[in-house]
Amino acid sequence: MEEDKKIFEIKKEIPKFLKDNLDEEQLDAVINSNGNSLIIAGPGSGKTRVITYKIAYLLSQGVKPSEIMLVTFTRAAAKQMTDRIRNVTDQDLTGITAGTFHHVCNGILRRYAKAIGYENNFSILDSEDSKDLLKIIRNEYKEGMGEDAKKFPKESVIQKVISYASNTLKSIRESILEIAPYLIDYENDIEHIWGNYQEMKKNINAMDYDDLLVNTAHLLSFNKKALNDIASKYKYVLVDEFQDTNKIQLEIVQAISSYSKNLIVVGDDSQSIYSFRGARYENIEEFIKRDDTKLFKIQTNYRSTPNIVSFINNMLPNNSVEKNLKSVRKEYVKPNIIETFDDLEQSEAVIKIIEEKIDQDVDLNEIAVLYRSHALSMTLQQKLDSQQIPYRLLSGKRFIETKHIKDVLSFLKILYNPYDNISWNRSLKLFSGIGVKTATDIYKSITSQFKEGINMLEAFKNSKLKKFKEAYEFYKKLFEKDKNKPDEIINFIFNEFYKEYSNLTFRNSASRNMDIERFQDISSQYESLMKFLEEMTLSENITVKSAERDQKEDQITLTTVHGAKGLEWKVVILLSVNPGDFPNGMAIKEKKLDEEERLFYVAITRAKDELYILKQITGSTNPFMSNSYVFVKKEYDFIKNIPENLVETFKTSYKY
DNA sequence: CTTTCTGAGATTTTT
DNA sequence: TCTCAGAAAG
Repeated sequence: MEEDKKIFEIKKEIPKFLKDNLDEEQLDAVINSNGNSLIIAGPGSGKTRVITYKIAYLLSQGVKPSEIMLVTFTRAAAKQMTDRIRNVTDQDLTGITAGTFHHVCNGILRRYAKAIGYENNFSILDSEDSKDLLKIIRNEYKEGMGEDAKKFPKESVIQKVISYASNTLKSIRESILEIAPYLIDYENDIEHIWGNYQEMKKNINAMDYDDLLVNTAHLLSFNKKALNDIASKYKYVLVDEFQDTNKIQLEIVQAISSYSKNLIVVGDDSQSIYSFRGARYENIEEFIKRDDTKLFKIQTNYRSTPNIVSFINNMLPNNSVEKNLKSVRKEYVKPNIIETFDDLEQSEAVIKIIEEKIDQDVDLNEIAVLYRSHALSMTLQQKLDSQQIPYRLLSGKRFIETKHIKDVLSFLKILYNPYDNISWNRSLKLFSGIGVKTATDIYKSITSQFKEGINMLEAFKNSKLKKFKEAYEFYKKLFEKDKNKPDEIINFIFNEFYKEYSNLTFRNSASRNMDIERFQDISSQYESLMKFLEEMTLSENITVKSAERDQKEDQITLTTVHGAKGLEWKVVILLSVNPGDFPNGMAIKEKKLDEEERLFYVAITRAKDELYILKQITGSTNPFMSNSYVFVKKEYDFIKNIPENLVETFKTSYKY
């Protein structure tokens, strides 16, 4: 009763634009969230709307855009929200800070780089760059090992340990014990490589993804002036997708909001799916437990039909904060479970569903196929190709991570940061006759001269590079180019060198060449090399991928469940819900099923009208899983836990 | 000594 | 499709 009264009282004085557009739960969250507030937003409950109107409300109360920080999970989400705020308020939002954690930290670090021992034109290493740098360091280390080198763990294993340590923000030692205990003999070696890696990044004036976060947290905790500048600037800090933040990200926003004391976080604990990247499910739990935290729940589901919502409520992951979603839509059809024989039959069943939807005039853009891992979509991709059903892929290698794009980019990166040994190595090795050894020698000789003040062209002349005529001429011309015209540089790289290399190297050179031309198009929107490179490493795939294909084209979507976060479709088809595939084999092995349950929850909550869940009676399609897990199958079968009355179950006719 | 060629083996999720 | 180690070729 008291709750109702509170809302009623508020309602009298709230601006009309809020009253007209929000339900009571949403309104309460928008108006009353301040101080430390946690808004738990169930799937499809209008979370984006709440954040949008919260900021619109703040602006209507006289808060300036520059006093607001909005941290989102993807760049696209930030853009979507600021566009909507602009529509609602008609305000000029210049000055608002809106972006991912990495964008926000990058902005801060550019200003305070010197304070933590960096130059402010530091480069940012993406995960591929980090791998390359590790490779260089490992090779150097191995050289000094003599006979022992042969027994030394493979590069990929070291890479795994280090990236695990880095992503989960654990120590190297812990990581070795956790993911590769048999490497304990090499513990010191791996730690040594890790130490070199850290040192090398500093030497070449580069930060990786983790450094952006760690260094920002460090800056804010040890540099009183920086903290004061930043924390006094922001009156409100809002964080979206809070369930997927890690420890350091929490530290950062706490520091930034430490003056204003207004930290408003929004998320859904049931949708926390990034623990492999260090996301802490506990961030939400701990936030709730604080004495001064205000808790809001918005749980009306506007997205899905009651049939799907009942199903969702039944599949709430273990350890979730109590939730009961209510649907406001009309009854439609129950979710379908389809049992097929194997992978091939599964693909045929999917094609059949899609063709049926096409007959019913469902827009292809409203259909999505989701899966646990990218490899599970391979058979279906072939089938879709042969049936000529157009699709766009959100999973798989990012455009920016493909070899040809990385190669072209490496030349630009040298121009930006001549000490970037990763890019020197990569680009030099493209020329015939130059391998690891020669590339390293050339890099060392050129940069050491460069450090002594000798200019780049002079340095070329005095190095081994001179022996390789083609490469020498090419780099010489490259260094004479105008650095702030990335598209001209790419055009030069492609036409003078890479086109030929591509045609000789790749079977599918035609499509790769087209990618590079597209890449050149994208680059023409940037007038500085720094901005262009920053955007390329910090922005998620969608920005680049959407340029890759014409979005208006009618096509279905194929993506991993991770890639489907925050999206919705009328028809959702979920592939391979078999123990070993989904839940994933590693998760079963380590008995870490909580996160898999949450992933399943994310998957099924993407559907607006129709949901199809497919499984195969042959079980896991993963060959490494085949025998050892068969006997535990039932225990880990998501489908076994589904109450029969909530779904329709079908079996396709087994033809094999 | 270094690079290039060859065939076998592997594959969670990503800012 | 991509990586890796060993063999063959500069």
